[in-house]
Amino acid sequence: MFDLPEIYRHPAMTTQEYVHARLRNAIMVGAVQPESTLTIRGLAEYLELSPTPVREALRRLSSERAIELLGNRRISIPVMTAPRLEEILRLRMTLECHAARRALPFVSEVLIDRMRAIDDRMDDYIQSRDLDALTISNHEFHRVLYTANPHQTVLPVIESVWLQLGPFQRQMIRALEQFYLIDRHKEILTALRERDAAALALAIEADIEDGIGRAGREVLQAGQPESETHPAAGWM
Amino acid sequence: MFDLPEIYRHPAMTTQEYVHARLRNAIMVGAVQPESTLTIRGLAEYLELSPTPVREALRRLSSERAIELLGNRRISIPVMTAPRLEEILRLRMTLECHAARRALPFVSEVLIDRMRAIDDRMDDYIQSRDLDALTISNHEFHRVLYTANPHQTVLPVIESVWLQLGPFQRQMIRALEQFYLIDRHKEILTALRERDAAALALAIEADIEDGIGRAGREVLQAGQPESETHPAAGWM
DNA sequence: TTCTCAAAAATGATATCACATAAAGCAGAA
DNA sequence: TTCTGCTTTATGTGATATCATTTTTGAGAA
Repeated sequence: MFDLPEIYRHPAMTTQEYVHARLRNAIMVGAVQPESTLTIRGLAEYLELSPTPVREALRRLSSERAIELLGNRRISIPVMTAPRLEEILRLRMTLECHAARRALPFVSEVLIDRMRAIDDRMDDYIQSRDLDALTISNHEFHRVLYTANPHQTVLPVIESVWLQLGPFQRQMIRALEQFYLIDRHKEILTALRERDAAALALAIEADIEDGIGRAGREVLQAGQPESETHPAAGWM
Repeated sequence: MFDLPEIYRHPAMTTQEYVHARLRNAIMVGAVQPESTLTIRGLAEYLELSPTPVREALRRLSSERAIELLGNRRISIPVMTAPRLEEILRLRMTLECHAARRALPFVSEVLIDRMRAIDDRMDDYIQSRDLDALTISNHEFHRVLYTANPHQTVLPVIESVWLQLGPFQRQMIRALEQFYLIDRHKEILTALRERDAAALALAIEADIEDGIGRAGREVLQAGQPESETHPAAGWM
């Protein structure tokens, strides 16, 4: 019924925090598919907890727009349509370019080294076909950059966008293996070393476009038969 | 102890939704100040409810970054510092310009008329000194524009930013009365009529800068004695 | 077989309770 | 007076119980 990847539970974590973190991680890596029927009590039983902390975690996730709590006792992952994907991608580009630009003055050589280390680790995960770890490392790569700015407030928003793209992650990562794209992360690192804001923005946009963008559109085209008859009417 | 403006409770609203909406509105218009000590049980007693729906509403608000649930049984409105205000303002500009640009192709004459009507109403509220209604109408003015795009996904993010600027609203509105600024909304409407994306972005940035930006910085300078000795070290 | 509808089961929302722990109050010492 | 440490109070968390609704199921009719 469910298959939520386990996570480490810090002793100081409340139950509600644990449920939230575990569900969030599961959605982020694409382990929860839109088809799966979620219920508060079902999740509580699966996790061997009472419904209370589960409901609170679900509410938080709906505020982060990772899930939707429909009024009629249905909990769902928002359905993705072509125009919605387009909007989310554009928003992600705007947000991450903004975050990168605001972080640039705080970027140090040490930080660039950390990012390169994460990027190297990603190559290992590609070799070992560890798709979830690859997703997490990819996020980590971006997060390290954006949090260089100590006053930064945009990261939670960006993570909310990542959550909304969660259901695409696994397909995206799989598509990445096929194409074996030019490594946009290397371009990001180069732009950082040269403190080139314009190049940085271009590299980030390309990274998003080549990753989620291309793969996401292919998934949508392949998986939605009705979009073949009315390709542009997904939102009606 | 509390003074949360009352709101209309739709019969279909759950208690948790009602609490969330009422608190959210109160924070948005600046009725909840950072000094106020909030507790789950205190709020529940004030609203004559059980703690459960109150806790859920507070959790959602913390996910929207309207409040912070500190581990040590303290709930607070995040303290504003000069660099944090700067970051939030820049983020708001980026987000609202993005939203406006994405909405522009969907803007119709009818929509512009609706926006102008809202702007006219704001002038009335300035006359009648109804500051909260002025804030709400100001948000409404922007919201109508951004939701012109039917696929729009950015509005919840923008509202989260508005929430974070909530504690400044009342001072800001008061400052607006003093300066009686050039009406940036008129510039926005002109840019919309001419379908001029660049002018629209400039008008929105100016609107934010002249409104929250100027007033917010003044409030911070006036109200924070320690920032006089170390003007740029607010975040350390 | 398929449809209809009533009974049964499941579910979400909320209140209440018990428990652990943090905050507040307060008495006595310095 | 001010600080220290203990007691009391208040608070957050999570489990459980109850109630109103929704969903599901299945028997009988078409």
